[in-house]
Amino acid sequence: MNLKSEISLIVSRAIESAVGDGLLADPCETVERKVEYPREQKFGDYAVPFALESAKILRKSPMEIGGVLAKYMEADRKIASVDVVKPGFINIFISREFLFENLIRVIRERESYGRASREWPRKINLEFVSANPTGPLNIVSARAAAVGDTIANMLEFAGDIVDREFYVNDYGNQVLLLGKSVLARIRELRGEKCEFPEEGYHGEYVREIAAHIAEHEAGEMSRIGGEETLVEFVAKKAVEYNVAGQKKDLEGFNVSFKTWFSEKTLHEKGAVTGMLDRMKSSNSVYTSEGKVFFRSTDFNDDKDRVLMRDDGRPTYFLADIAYHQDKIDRGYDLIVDIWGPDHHGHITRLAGAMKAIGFDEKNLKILIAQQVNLMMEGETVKMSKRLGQFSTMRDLLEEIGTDVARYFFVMRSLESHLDFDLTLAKKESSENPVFYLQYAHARICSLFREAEKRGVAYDQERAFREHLDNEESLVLMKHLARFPEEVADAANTFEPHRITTFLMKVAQAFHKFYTEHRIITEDHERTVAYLALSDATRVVMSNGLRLLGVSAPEQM
RNA sequence: GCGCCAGUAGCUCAGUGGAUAGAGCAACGGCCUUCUAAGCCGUGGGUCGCAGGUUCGAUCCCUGCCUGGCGCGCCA
Repeated sequence: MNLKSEISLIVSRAIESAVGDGLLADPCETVERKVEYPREQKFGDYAVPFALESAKILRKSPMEIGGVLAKYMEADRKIASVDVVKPGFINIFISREFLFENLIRVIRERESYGRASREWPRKINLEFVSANPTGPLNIVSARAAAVGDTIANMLEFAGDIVDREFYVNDYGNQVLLLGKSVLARIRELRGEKCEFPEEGYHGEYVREIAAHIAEHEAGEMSRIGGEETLVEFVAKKAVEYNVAGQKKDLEGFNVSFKTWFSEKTLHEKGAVTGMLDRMKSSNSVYTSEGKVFFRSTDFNDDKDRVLMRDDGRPTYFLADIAYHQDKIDRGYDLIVDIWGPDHHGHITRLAGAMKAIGFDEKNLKILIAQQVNLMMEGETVKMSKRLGQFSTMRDLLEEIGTDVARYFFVMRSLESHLDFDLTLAKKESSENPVFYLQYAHARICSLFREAEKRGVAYDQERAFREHLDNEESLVLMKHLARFPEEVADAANTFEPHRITTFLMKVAQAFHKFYTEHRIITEDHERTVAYLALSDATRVVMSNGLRLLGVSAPEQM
C-alpha cells in the first residue's frame, strides 16, 4: 500500500477510535477521507481536509475535530507530528524513521519499487492509435501512441493486466479508394494511360506503395482477371504494406501492440450482421426508408444514427459496436479507447449503443487525445509534405528522436491541445526538459563510477540515518516515498502527465541536494549514506522514465 | 446553429472547493582549483477570459456571455 493510502487509513482509524471513545459523532461515510498535498512545504507533508468538510455534520468546529483526531493519528510511527491550523487543516509530518526505512526499501526493490499488486487485477483492453491503414502515421497518432503506451505502462505498474490493441480499419470505402489510387499509380509507372480516381489518395507515399507492389506482385497481378478483383488485391497488398510500415514506426517509438485487430474479420465472420440482430431486439432500433436506425437520441445524441444503409451495407458505427462486443466477449473488465479529436462526436452514440445492449457504461472509458500543433520559432508549422515540411510520425522521430518525442507528447494533459515546440525539442541543451531528467540519472551513475574508482565500499546497510538529517536529503526522501502513490493516482485518472511533473520535482530535489552536499568524502559513513540516497533517486528516476518509455542514460 | 476541448506570468503549460496560485522556457544578476555547470541560487513578472450565482470560503462547481481550436457524413 502506498503512503497516501496509509495516511487515509490512519485518518479513518482515528475517526473510528474517536467515535468509539465518544469524542465525535459518527460521520459514517458522508465525508470522504481525502488526503492532499499542502500548498506549502512548511504546512507539512500531507493535509487532511476532513475536519473542515465534516464540521457541519458533526456539529463541531473544524479546529475541535482536528484536535481530537490529531491525538489518535500521532500514535502511528509513520507520523512524526500532526498540526491543526487556522481554518481547520490537519497537517501531517512524516517521520524521519519512516522516510529512511523507505529509502532502504527503494534500494532493495529496485525495478519493482512503486509497483503495486492487486488481489483482483482488472483485465483491461486499451485500444489506441488505430489509424486508418491508408498511409503513414501522422503526428496525432504519435501523440496517441506515446500517451496510450504510457497509460498502459502505468496501469500495469499499478497492478492491472493490460492488452494493447490496434484496430485496423481494413474494410470499406477508404480501403477500396486506396486500392484504386495505388493501382492507378502502378499503371502510371508502367506508362499505361489511366485516370486517377476522384477523391483518391494523392500523397507521394502512394507512389512508393505502387512501386513496391509493382515490383513484388507483378506476377500475381497478371494472373488476376477483372478490374474489381484486381482493385481488391491491390488494396489488400497496400493495406499490408501500410500496416507493416505503421508497425515498424511504432516499434521504433517503443510501442508494441499485442493485437492488431482486423475490422474485416468482423465482417467475414458475420459479427457485424449478428450485432444488427442483437440491436434489433433491444428496442432502440427502428427501420425507416429501408435503413436501420439506432435511436441514439434516447441516449443524449442529437440525432439517430444509421446502422444499416438501404443498400444493405453496414455502417462503420455498427461495425464499431460489434468490435466492442468482441472485446467484451474476450473477457475484459474495462475497455479503454483513445480516439483522435475528430471522433469525439462518436462517444455519445457508442456509449449509448453499449448501454442498449446491456453493457455497464462505467466499464467503457473513452479518452480523446486532442490535436497537436507543431510550432517552430514561435510559428505554427503547416504540416504539408509538399512544402517540404514533415507531417509524419517518422519524420518527427528522425528529427528529434524517440526520447524527446515521447516526453513532449506526454508532458501535457491529454485533453489539452498541444503546441509542440520543435525549436525547443530539437535543442540538446538544458532548455530541453527531457535532458534535465536524464541528466539527474546520468549524474548519479557518474557518482557511482567515481566512487568505484576511489574504492568506496558501498553497502546500503551501513548507510546511517543521522547523515540524512538535513533539509535537502529529507525533501528528496519525501519525494521518493511519493512515487508509488503518484503512479497509482496517474493510473487511476489516466493522466500520464503527472509522471513527468513528478519526475521534474525529483530531479530538482536531487540537483539541489547534489549542489549543497559533497557526496564522496573522507567521511565513509556519510559517503555511504549519501550514495544510498543517490542510488534510491536513481531507481525512482529510472522506474519513472521507464513508464514514459524514455531512456535513462548512464552518461551524457 | 449544435457539440467537444481550451482560455492561469512575455511564451508553453501544471495546479486545487479552502492557507501567500506554481513549473519550464524567455529576461536580468550571482555561483565551477574538488563527485558531470545539460547544474544550483536569486530578481522581476498574474484583476487565474468577462459577468452573475451556489458556499463560511470559488481560479476550481453552476448559468450566461466573449475569444481560439476542432468536430458536426448513411467515410473510416
